[in-house]
Amino acid sequence: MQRDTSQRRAIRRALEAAGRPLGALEVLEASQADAPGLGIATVYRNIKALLKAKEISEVQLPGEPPRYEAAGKDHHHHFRCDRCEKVYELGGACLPDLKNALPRGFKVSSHEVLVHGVCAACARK
Amino acid sequence: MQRDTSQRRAIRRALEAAGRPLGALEVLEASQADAPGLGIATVYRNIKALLKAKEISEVQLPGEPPRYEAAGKDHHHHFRCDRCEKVYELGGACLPDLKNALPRGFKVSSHEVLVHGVCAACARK
DNA sequence: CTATTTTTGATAACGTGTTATCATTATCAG
DNA sequence: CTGATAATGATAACACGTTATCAAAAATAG
Repeated sequence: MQRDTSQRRAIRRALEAAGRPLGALEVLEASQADAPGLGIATVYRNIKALLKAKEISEVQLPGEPPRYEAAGKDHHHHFRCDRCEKVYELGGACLPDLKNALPRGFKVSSHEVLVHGVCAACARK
Repeated sequence: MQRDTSQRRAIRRALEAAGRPLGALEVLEASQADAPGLGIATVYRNIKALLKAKEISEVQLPGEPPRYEAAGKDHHHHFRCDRCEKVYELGGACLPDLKNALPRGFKVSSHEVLVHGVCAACARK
């Protein structure tokens, strides 16, 4: 990642502007506004480069290909809309009494929460 | 699923005995004790049949192929050991104030929690 | 501006997990 | 017990997301 290309700028910008994790195809689509003709290979290449540079981070959800979001956010969880399948960011609200729920001898290093439901945009319809 | 084969019995038994979600290969391995010569195709076939019959249910974790567990358990979450990569069942301890964390207009239908860490067996070593 | 070298886009190839195929074996109704 | 047929095991084929290949285009140093 040594040259500053319009494609990479578009991809970076799309991920920052989204405010929610995007999958590779969502990145492609969102970036094509700024970078016409952008190809999927370039998206994957740049996602990998931006991950290595820690500008973005990977968000894995059960049973789905990875999504990516701007790096450096505070601890948060995600909401996945059952209708449009978009994933949103959830601030605050974390786990309370994890320790009590654990079998003896188990040690926690991290956790993740995924909330399913219908987002505001879809509920409106 | 009309005939009662030793293979299907072995698979059912392995999933019940495990007490934790097993992946397809774990099912294969665990079942081969009771059903020598068992093949992976039969495992996949029977997993599908048992799912349809609602005897087992699918457990999806981020970035991993599905696991399966006996159906009909109470609401619970899972713990994945970073070392041995086994997944355990966690009883109790559920989310508190989900509603407050949601953006306006979002509706929750369900949620899932995954705890990462080291299991008792691995911590001992 | 030019030469060098990275990056790109199209697409073939890949890896992993799962499903289809098909000849053989096992179950079970009669 | 026997015939009909469902189920099995080996393995080829598939699906999907991702990576590799390579000629052409674009970025940067000088």
